[in-house]
Amino acid sequence: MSLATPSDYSLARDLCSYGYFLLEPNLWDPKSGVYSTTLNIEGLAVTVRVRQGEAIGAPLVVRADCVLGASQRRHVREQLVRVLRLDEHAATIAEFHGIDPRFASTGRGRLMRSATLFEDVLKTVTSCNVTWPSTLNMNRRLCAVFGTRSASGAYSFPTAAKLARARPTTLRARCSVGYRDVRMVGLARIFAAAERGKRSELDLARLVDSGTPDQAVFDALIELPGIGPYAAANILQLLGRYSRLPLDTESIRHGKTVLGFKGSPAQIMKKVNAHYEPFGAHKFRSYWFELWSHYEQKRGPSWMWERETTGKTFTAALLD
DNA sequence: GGTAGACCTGGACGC
DNA sequence: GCGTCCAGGTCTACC
Repeated sequence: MSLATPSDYSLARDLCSYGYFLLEPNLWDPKSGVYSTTLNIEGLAVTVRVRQGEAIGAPLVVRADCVLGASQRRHVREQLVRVLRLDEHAATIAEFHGIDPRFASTGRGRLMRSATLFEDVLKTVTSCNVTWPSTLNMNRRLCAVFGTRSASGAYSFPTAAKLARARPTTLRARCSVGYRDVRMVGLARIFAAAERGKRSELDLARLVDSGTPDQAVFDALIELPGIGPYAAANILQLLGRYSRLPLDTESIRHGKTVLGFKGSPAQIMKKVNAHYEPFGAHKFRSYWFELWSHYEQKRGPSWMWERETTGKTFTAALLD
């Protein structure tokens, strides 16, 4: 199938814009410029290969590894639109560049995310209190153990319903998630209940409703098991809300080495937060693409990173 | 409201 | 090859 893109869209740039593009089930091949992933489509695992022609704004060509019906094709389309941020129009990105012109020349503005909100939440939990290689490992194991296998042998990310039935001890033993086991199964149960439309601690419709204030979404997220201030702010940006910063040790490193701030870690965090305040609703984009530019100075353009080589090397200490 | 300590895994390092 | 140390957010208990 063919997917229309915004007029300023670049698959290589806009996919390779956030670390999750290095996590399974995602795979970007720098040599061929093909993005592949395995989606869960109504219980069927479908591996898709996505490529774009040479021109910016050219449509995407999507090939699946099996024959799909009309409803399945619609779901593939919806999930790819979410992952690739095809719903963020050129005008929105131009608005960001009006506020922060530093990224107008590269066109940076879109942030890649996962096929579902549940996957974004779980990926965020796998990135808390671990170094990046462990995050890579947890996502690989989660897909291999609890994902669904496609015709071409790849695995999708587990659904909330599947993980909700898992034993925490199995997650710990087979996916190396450590003490996150109970929290992850707890999250899966909450999401599975919400997806079934049952009474749940989580109102999914309210989370994705653009009319809901950021503070209300943050308050709802922070009530979830395993979700603290950092994770909630990160999920907020994955929901397309850029007014808050997920502050972590990377923020402190960036504050010290790039922005030249001095003081205790807590003081530096406050300074970093205040530094990006002028960017308002686009605060996170300015922060993130500044950080991302720093990574690219150290490691080369992100669309040249490979999951199994460059992708494994990201730790704060190595980026100082 | 602020903070100390426990929670796990995997990599680095010393022996 | 083994033991020790360290990085990394969240959560609970306590002041």
